[in-house]
Amino acid sequence: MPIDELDGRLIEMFTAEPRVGVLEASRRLGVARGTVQARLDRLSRDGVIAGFGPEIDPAALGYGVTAFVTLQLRQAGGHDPVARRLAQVPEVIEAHTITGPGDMLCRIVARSNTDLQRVIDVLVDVAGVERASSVISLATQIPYRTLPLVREAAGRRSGPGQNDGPPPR
Amino acid sequence: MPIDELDGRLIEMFTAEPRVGVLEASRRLGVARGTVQARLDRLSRDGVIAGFGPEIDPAALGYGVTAFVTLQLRQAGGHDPVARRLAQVPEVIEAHTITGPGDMLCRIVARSNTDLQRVIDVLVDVAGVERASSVISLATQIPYRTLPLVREAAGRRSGPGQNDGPPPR
DNA sequence: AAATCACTGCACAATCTGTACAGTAAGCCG
DNA sequence: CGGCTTACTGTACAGATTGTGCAGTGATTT
Repeated sequence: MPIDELDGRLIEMFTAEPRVGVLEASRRLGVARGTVQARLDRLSRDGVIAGFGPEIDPAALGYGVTAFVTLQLRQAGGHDPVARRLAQVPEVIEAHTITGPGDMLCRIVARSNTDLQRVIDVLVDVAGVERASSVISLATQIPYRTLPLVREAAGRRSGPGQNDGPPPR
Repeated sequence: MPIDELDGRLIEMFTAEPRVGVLEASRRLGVARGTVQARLDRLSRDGVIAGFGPEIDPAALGYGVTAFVTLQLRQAGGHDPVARRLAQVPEVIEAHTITGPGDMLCRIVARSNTDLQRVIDVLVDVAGVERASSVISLATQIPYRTLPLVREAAGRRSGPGQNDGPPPR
């Protein structure tokens, strides 16, 4: 089991209030500062916490339109050359190779629906791309999140208050 | 224009090395500390920087399988009730309503392909869900990123060194 | 010309971080 | 069972950082 309940609470706290420092976190969690530091170090070392970078909102940058594009590639050549070219396009936010009839799934953003057309055209123009079919995100019902997963992995169920008693002796 | 070149460099720096503080950042950028603080405040206030929370890697938590599931919903009832139920499922990392033949696109994770089956079954069991078709992510060719977008929005082209001269007088 | 805005440079108190060390409780192993 | 290792606590101290305020300056706006 990669993380325990204290790790979970730690991650929750830093997610909710990134500004709290190690010291404040230790106070709130009721553990020694060194413990919090050690935990944080371990979580970072193990890759559970990938980083603390700023989360950028593309919409606030003017890229309010999100779409998912499924690409079909020419068989010859493989995925990698295509991926490298896609990586050159700033509007390509993410790309996966996938199972099924499509070969790659990309998440892209654009300034407007008109601009989206331009971006898609760029993708289609990439050498190796045979066909592209895209769906536009109308609304984000569940924004990207990992907290429920963390709670799950930490051994607690999603809903708070379900398992808050002291651990059995 | 939401952000300028200094904002861009600031974001780049904090993305690359989140541990550098305001003071260190001001030194590296060659501006006053107050400037960095003011910029950061503004970027946060404008929503460009949504937060500084820890980035959690689901794979490190044991959820190594990622899939994208397109849901078709029963017409009656709308999306929201479904979204609320999906939100109860920890493995649902993200969900959008979309254009096209499908109604919702979800990103989900699972511990294994077998576990993925379980998660998908949970989704299909959600009231209002008619059908689900899923594709598995085989490899992440481009991990989620926003830096190229930031550079673009900051008025610089993606490739470094292309437009680094002083701005025209 | 007056006002506004963004940035610089400086200062100070309060706080936090990095780091180290000793003591203790708990689990593991031969 | 004794010995060892690991994790956590509590404490300490120097050095660095943050929050905050203020005055001065150049550029832009009204």
